[in-house]
Amino acid sequence: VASEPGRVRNPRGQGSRLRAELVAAATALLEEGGSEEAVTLRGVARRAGVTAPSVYAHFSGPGAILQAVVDRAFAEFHQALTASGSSDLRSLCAAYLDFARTRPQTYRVMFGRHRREGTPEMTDARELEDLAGSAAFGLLVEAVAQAATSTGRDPSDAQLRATRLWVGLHGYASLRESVPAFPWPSEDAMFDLLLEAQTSG
Amino acid sequence: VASEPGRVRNPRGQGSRLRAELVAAATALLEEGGSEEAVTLRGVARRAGVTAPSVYAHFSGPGAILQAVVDRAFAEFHQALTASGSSDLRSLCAAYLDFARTRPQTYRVMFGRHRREGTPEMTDARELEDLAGSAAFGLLVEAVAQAATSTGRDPSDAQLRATRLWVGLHGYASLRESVPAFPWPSEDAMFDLLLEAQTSG
DNA sequence: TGTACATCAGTGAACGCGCGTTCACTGATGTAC
DNA sequence: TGTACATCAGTGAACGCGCGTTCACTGATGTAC
Repeated sequence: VASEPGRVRNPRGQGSRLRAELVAAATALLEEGGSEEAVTLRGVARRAGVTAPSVYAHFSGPGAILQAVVDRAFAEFHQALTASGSSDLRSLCAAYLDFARTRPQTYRVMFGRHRREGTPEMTDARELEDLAGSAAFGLLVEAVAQAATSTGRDPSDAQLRATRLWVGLHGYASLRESVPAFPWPSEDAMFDLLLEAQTSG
Repeated sequence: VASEPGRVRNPRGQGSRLRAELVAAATALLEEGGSEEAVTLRGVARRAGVTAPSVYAHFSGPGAILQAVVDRAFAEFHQALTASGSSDLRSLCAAYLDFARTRPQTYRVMFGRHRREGTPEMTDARELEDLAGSAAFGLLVEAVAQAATSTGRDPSDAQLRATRLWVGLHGYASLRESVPAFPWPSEDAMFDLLLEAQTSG
């Protein structure tokens, strides 16, 4: 297992660059491997062009690598939703489904794993993750409330309506990925369905 | 690895009983292990009180075991939905969420895995599975259509409305399991939300 | 300006483990004569 | 009614593999004097 041709040792103070490379390698393995089982410590090291023990300088084990992948993904997710122009509910939904469609395995791991009670050392990372998830949901609530007020309706139940919208988006995104044979409506048609529910009642 | 105390060798013509025992063992491991990774060929054999090579008399490998678990689960799922009295939309939804709540890992595997293009030998099993999934969805469409006609609305878009209901139910079921820290509405409140969307527009 | 030293970013070999899979086999039970 | 034989439901030992983890190490680079 010689080091990859391309890789050169990081300079003196920049050892932590490897951390980012490992996260990138793990993310690639996750999407290509089709499952989180593809993200093994040895596999990630191999992909990054480094030997297995090097990983321990940055992560306590395979679980911590996947956690870092999820953390970064949540940050990017939030960024993608923000960049979509969060005032427009429809484009916010489009950004949501876009992320889920282009990075299906990452999305699956973000929202499809049960978050177990972490070890003490993981607590910060999980709180960050929860924060990121909450922040993304907050954007949804905000957009729903704004859509309500701009059409002269009561925005006080925005959280509940945003929850309904979220479960619809998530259900569509994940089932479309898992059951592709089903006659799914297009994203646009799905928006019509879900937002029709929002603007009525 | 001595054979489990309880287990006795099946009588002459009844060798295929082991198949059912293996599926039951795999189902138990899936729910207890918290993930499909817990369903290993050796683990299933161990749980069933049998040595590993015995499994090959009934399954071609670990994938085939999990497939059998899913097949049986879909049959039971359809049965549970039927038994709920499929005419009432609300109790149908309750049966759906009941299954997802009491057997979360099984539910996750049923609807959370991408169905890859199977090997030729798996085709029949997958078609059965798809059939079972479609049959369950058919119950939903039927109940939605019936609810529409009984309230004097147009039942022609029942399939689309049933799809919206399905993604909502699935999103709620799977996110509630994955993100338990979220302030989820109760199942009843969720029904109100989802069915309010159904009866309007 | 030169040199000893500490530090840093990794390497390489080794380990034990559980896994999937194979192979030859065993021992009870039914069947043919 | 007894006995040889075929069949069936498994067993037990062995294999190679990739994994996670450990340990002592190496070699380049900056720093102290």
